[in-house]
Amino acid sequence: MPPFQAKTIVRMRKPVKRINMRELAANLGVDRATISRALSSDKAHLVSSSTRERIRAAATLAGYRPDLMAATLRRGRSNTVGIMVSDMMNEVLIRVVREIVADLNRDHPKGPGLTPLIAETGDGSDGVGHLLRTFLSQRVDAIISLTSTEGDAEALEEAAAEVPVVLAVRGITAIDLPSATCDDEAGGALVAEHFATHHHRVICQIQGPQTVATFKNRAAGFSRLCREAGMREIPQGLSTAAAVSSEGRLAADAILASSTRPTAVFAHNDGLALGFIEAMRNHGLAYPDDFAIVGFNNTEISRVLARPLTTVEYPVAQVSRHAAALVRALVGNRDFAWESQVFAPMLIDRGTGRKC
Amino acid sequence: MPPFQAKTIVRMRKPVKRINMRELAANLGVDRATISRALSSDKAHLVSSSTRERIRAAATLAGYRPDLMAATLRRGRSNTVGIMVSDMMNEVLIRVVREIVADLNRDHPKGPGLTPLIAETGDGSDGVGHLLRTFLSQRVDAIISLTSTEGDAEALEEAAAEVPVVLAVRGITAIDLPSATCDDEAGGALVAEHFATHHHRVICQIQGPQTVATFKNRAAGFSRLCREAGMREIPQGLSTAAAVSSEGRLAADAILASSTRPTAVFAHNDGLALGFIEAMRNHGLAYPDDFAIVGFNNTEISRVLARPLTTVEYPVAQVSRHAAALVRALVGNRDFAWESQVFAPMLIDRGTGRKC
DNA sequence: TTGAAAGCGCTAACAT
DNA sequence: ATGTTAGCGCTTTCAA
Repeated sequence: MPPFQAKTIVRMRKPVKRINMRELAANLGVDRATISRALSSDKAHLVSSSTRERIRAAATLAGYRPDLMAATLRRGRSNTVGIMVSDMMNEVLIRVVREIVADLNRDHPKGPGLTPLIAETGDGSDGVGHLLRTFLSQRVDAIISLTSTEGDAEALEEAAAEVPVVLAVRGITAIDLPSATCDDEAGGALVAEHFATHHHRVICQIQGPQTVATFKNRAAGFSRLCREAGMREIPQGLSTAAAVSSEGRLAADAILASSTRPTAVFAHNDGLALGFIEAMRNHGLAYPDDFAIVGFNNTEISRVLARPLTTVEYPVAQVSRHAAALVRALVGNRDFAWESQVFAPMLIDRGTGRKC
Repeated sequence: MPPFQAKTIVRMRKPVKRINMRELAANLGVDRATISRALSSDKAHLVSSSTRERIRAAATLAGYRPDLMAATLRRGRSNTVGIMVSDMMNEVLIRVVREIVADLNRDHPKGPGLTPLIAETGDGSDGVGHLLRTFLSQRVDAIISLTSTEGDAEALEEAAAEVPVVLAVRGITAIDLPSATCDDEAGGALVAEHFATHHHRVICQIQGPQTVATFKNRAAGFSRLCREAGMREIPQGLSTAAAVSSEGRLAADAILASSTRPTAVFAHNDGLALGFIEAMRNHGLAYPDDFAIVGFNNTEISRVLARPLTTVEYPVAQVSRHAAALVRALVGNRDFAWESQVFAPMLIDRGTGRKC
């Protein structure tokens, strides 16, 4: 009996050299224009179905890949969209980016898919300006900016003179740009209302930096409903430098040291809430029995805690969908009569805001 | 006294229409070639310093931004690098991406800055292949792939025939590509050694999916050192479906139910560790007194816990630097004699692996 | 030191 | 239904 024969894997090697349209056309004895039409989605019908199939098959076989740079240069359109995100570690931002990317990639009835170019704003002095310039040099057809600040207004306005610029997650007041954002004021109110429903009378909030509109709005909404519901809000002395857990811990220490203790605490995001919880534990206290606590964003941490946290779900899907829709519409027609939209967040009740 | 006069902000508006090199040249009465040279970094010395400055000033004033598509088409080089990441929610991956981006952006002695294009592999069937094709169509000069799996080998090989492809964080065995990875075997051993040093005799590990090389290696290294140090490793019955906290909880339940209990537990990442900790709490147990526990990755969660976790720091900086260096070298010279490197992780002792 | 001319790979207008 | 032609904006010879 012969030994087993080694199975030789013959791999179909694509030609190592890149082939261009001219060569492909020569191989097939047709004109470059015919190739271009046959491979396009909108002009394919101009080519007889037999040659179209022949061309497509040959293109695949030859590993032909159109040069998008050349196509962009000729068309004056790249079918790309620049997505500018301030912090790739932020769960909400990444979720929004993901959904926008998925939406843009899809071929939509009105227009082909758009290729997203994702980039993070550097910490550098002119991070936003630099990134915008890079995007424009790359000839993006539109730009989506996540969590822009008022300081970016000028740079954004400049960019908006050239291509549509859409704001997501956070809008800015200095210029009127199409945007898809969250109603943070309503979010804050939602939490206060939840506390009121569960008969809390003395409550407080751990605020994120009040220089950020998001947190300012959450604070305002919360305080407004406090007043309306006749609850007493203990002012939280310190303004946190950043919305992270260590700051939540500091805030907790202040709250625990104060003479009048609230029965419920609203943390402007889950990170702050976590810090508060950690500090409570250090004091031998547990939630929601000693303090009711509600966070914001429904991040992973809020879900994986031993006692999952009542929190507020950011309207990721709606914000993403509207941002993508705005971009599509504006890329298709720069004079599109756009409308900014503000979406409502939703309270996710996991029970930690209930007990007194 | 007259009323305060409203301060009129006259904003210098950049020309609304994009200006191109031909127009700029006409305005200045010089040839396009001179503009091109004056604005380049490597050929600027060919232009007299007076005209060079005149051109640069005029370009800035006019808001001239070169069309990179046209430049790429002509040069045959885009100075862009495609970065492919499997999961943008993964903290380690994002940190690596960030550092690579920062490195590539910098103008290096050997060559100009490279613009990174970041994209996430879709969940779709052919996510990797599709993304690679998009990158190649965008004429990237190189591709960096984070956490590729063996299943991607063919697609990567195909891409590598056209441009340099560098693997980061996770290598693959099927093809020999330049890579920058972490020595996970050593990482696992590091933890076991730590346990041995602190006189644990019976230990166990909560493994990530063993289909993933990373976790397989961590497991192997841990087990090897266990044997060498004469410790007894309790086999953990279940193989986790994913390296997330819920799986860590399941594993904990199994461990707590078993007759022989280990005194120390190694979780293959911080998420699994968190799940274990949560489950322990549910049983009224605390770490490190009831169980010593060590995680992996030094993610935010390991740091913000009330009792910060002993964990293993991933060599993010080294992996990133080497990946970027490989790309630079290979973009400069495709025949560069590259060397893959494996970097050692480091144990961060926060005390939770000590107590018996 | 600067200018003239060619051409990267593609697509769109026009012609057949 | 297909071919012909021109040109997108830039860089790079080559020539002056």
